[in-house]
Amino acid sequence: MDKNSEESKQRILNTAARIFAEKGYDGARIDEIAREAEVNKALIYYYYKSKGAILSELFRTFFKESTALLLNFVERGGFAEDAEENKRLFEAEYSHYLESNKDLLKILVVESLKGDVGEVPLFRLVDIGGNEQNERMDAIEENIRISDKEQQQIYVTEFFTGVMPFVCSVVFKEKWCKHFKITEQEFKQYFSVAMEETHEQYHKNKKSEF
Amino acid sequence: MDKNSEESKQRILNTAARIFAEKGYDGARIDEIAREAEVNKALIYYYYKSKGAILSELFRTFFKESTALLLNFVERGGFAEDAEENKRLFEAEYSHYLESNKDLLKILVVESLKGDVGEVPLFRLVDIGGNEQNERMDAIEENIRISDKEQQQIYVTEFFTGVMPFVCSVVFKEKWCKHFKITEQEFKQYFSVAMEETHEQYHKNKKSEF
Amino acid sequence: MDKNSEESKQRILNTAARIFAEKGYDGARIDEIAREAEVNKALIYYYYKSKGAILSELFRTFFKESTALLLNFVERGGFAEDAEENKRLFEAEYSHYLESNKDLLKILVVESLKGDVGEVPLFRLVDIGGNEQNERMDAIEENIRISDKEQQQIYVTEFFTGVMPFVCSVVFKEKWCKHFKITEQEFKQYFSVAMEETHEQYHKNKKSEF
Amino acid sequence: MDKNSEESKQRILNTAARIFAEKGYDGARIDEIAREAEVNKALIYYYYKSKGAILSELFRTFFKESTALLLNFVERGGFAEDAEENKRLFEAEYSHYLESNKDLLKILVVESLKGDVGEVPLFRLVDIGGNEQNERMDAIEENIRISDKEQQQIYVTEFFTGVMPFVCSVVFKEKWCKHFKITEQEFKQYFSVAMEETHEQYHKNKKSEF
DNA sequence: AATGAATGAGCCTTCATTCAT
DNA sequence: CATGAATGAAGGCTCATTCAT
Repeated sequence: MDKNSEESKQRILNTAARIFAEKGYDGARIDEIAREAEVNKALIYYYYKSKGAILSELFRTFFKESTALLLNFVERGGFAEDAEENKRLFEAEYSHYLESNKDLLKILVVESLKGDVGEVPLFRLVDIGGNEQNERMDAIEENIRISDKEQQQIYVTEFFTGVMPFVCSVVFKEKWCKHFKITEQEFKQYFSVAMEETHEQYHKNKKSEF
Repeated sequence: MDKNSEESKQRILNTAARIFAEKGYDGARIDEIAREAEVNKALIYYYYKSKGAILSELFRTFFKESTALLLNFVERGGFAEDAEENKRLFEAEYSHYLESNKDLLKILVVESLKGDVGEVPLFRLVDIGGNEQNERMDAIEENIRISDKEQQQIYVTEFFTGVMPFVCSVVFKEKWCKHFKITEQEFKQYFSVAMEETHEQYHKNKKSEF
Repeated sequence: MDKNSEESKQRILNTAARIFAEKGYDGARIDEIAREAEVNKALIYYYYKSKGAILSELFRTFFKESTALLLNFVERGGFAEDAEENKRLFEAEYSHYLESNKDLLKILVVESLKGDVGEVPLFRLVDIGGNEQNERMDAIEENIRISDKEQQQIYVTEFFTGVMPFVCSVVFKEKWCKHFKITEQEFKQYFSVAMEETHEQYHKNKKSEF
Repeated sequence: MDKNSEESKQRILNTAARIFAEKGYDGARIDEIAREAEVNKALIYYYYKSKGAILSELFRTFFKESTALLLNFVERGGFAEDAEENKRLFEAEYSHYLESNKDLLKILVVESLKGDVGEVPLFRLVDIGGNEQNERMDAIEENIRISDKEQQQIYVTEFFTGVMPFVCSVVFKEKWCKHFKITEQEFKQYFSVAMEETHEQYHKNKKSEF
């Protein structure tokens, strides 16, 4: 596979992500992806078995990269009590990663809402890597020594008041700024304050319990 | 229009909402809606000009009812300082309304993420009724005597840490419970705590500022 | 059948004729006919068995009236050598009839061009009444004492250089005037001259042969 | 585009022309065109945007070819006084072209009668090429040094007693022969005589005026 | 005589996918 | 690798016609 072809393949993926995000998986057309990626339609089928396979590939890459980020964090001693700096770094890294993959995030949200998906991909954001058979993940599991009920509560709180607000901020940022006529910079500021006054507060309170 | 026909029309709408929610607007098939609503496919087009018109009708009804709830609240003196009881009532009412319309909510979220929608329907949940030319809305406007910046901040905070978490809880509840193997009752409890410790906290702090 | 219903029936026919003429039989929609005739669609089927039956009824009436005009002419001694005045009168009458039924003429032309019509209704304009089993028509036959070849030639000449130009003038008049920006009055004048210098000339020459 | 595909495209066009002529544009079915052209139905849409686009393409080609014939004639010195031979040649050529495109002619007539066509395609037969921005057409314009009224009269006479009789002869020939039980050869003869005694006579008289 | 509701058949068009080169 | 051509299977929508009252 020469360099040119590898580039075609990537262009297909990128374009597909963009169009899936814009129109939804069902609303997207292979024709349009081909046209915008400037490749022949049949070439898409040369690389990918089907429309669904493109989506799978996008998801696979996304979760592979997400997990890699997380594993990296863990390996650097992520969950240790005194790793504040490391945590902040990870959050910045991870936020940045998601922001630069907002197309994927949009697709993830939409597909997660559909009725027939056995598994809800979005939930992996809260127990990321949980499905991966990976010995390194054991390190994470080790750190969870709390009751099931407590864990469930944490998951709910993190997902619905931490992860989802952030996800929403990413996927709606553009539309919000246009609708309310503010800059993305301003939005970032407002959203930061919003999180500070709600979700972050929760973390602070929790820590002070100890 | 006799009672029977009115019922057909409603059955079409309900079925459409369910299937749009399950498969997404683009993934939904008119044939399936007809089959499940137990009406002839052509009858759907007798009542609604197109697939899109069904969606519009669903949206229109949803926002009409939402607005009605809000107006009702306002008329009962909603925003007065001492109307705590009234506020709680409204929140219960509104929550209940949204929960019993979770199909619509799902559709709303998905359609709001699409690229070409001029207006993002989901945003109406934060300034609901804002578009209505209604003298009764003046009562609401009266109560807004704060700077634009403050208002923007409130909107962002309310939407991303209040409205969206709740919306997500509604549209993901079923999947979440299935995935994490908990009952809806338990979920309700967890989510309630989550909001209490984050968004509600913010409201309390804000009030104590005065 | 009361007066009101009779009027509905007629309004259906008139509207159908207009719309068939505008859009062609296949392009016409029963819905549109009903709407424009201001009757319920089902009422059309109360009066007429099918869409085709409306067309048939229009044709039947048209040919009945055309034939009546001709018979009237014959009875007044139409084909006699010295009945110049009578002939002129008939021509005026007949022209006027066709002109006030230009919708029917249009339909006739279009339907005559279709592939599957066994009989070409337009041809009846040249041997009008020929299909009618009517003893009064014998009078006409009596007057034809010329060879088959001569008769064929006359038919061709009359149809293609007399009837069809006139028919075309009727069905295209409006469009022609609009396209070439002249009044209907002017058009009438031009067409009259055109016929005078071509087809009429042929009649004059023919007569002078004797 | 390989030879095979070019042939498919042409077969679609030819078949469409035939079926449009037989059943009318509205009566024609894409399924039937596909079946008779022996191509997959979707292939039709691969080449032509819509049913209407096929019609447009047919018209475009027809007028392009017609105009080419005329331009050719003009370039050979068509309108010169002494170009009798050239004129006869052109007439033969043009007649032959129309006769071998009688399907198109039928469609032209039928579509010209419809109500909503802004422009009447049939009228282009009388001022063919008039719409083309072509310097070669100036040669034609040069020859028109007569009053507007005279021009209008000529147009009417030519169209209604020259063009339309000929067009009708082409589109009705088959039906006429079948109906009156004569051969096409005989018909040609009769029609030739008919034109000779009417329209041609007018041309002769006109010339002798000078 | 009149009508709102309902329907089966079919039409134009689209789309994911494959073929042949 | 790459591509123009081709295709089967729908999908949205329409339409003449009928039903029930």
